[in-house]
Amino acid sequence: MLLISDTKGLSLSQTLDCGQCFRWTSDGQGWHGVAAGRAVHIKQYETGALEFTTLAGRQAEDDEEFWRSYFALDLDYPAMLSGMCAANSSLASCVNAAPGIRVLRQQFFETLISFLISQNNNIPRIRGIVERLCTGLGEPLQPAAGASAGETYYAFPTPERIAALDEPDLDFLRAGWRSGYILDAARRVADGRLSEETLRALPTKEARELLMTVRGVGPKVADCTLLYGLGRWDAYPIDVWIRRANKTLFADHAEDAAAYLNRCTGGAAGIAQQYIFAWARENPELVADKDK
DNA sequence: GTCCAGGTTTTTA
DNA sequence: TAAAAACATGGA
Repeated sequence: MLLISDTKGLSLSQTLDCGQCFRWTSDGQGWHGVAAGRAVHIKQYETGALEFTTLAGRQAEDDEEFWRSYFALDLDYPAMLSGMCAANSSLASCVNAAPGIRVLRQQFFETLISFLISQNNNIPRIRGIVERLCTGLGEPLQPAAGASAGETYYAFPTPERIAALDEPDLDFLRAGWRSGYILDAARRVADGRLSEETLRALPTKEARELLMTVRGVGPKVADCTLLYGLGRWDAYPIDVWIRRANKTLFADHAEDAAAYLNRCTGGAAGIAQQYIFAWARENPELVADKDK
């Protein structure tokens, strides 16, 4: 068991239920899920402290370091959020909608595939497809000593495992046309045409262009991969909700909201995006109309 | 039955 | 070059 006390305003439920990740499930007591081959149950106390119980998979000496990084506890969110609130009053409203959100540091390949699946799709179904992908092609994780037997947890599949398949082999996902995209992405990563190391070394703009060489990766999926999977806080994914919110909240800057918000946030427009997304979904009636 | 979902690619004018 | 259509699935 691992306890992390200094969570600096993080809300576990707001963070795991804001559309940035697809493998966490609430169970009343807390949340369980898998990240980077570690299946855990996480409970948050009223003090804000997070209690981790390993269910399966890796439990290494670096556990605390890993989870601190995953939940971005190394960043000074209180300072960042007060800066955002001071910079723009509309942004302040968004932050206040769910101030406990933290942008997770997820794994690159899992993020790329998850957001390929997300296109023209709804969150419950995205979760279902990701779940089938993991149970069908991911490595089963070794149950932790003393963990109650029962559910098996799986790692996210490796690029190599997926790359070895043919498209019909992915029919069980019921992912529709996205199966071809998943396969193309996996093959590119497996054979090195798309390298995480290279992406991490490139400036955001160039990394984005490289990501968009993958079939099915457009601006939005590329930005989600950069933001959630590569820790590029300056990437600002624009989906239908954000497009409408930009017009409502930042009318003067609706066309260049990413650049404007990067100026407001010191290069963390993507983090702001997560609060704006939460606000937009809470206030659908306030969001500007759907066209344009 | 119709509509829509954290888009992107392909086709058409 | 820009706007529409197609793309597979399943829940509301």
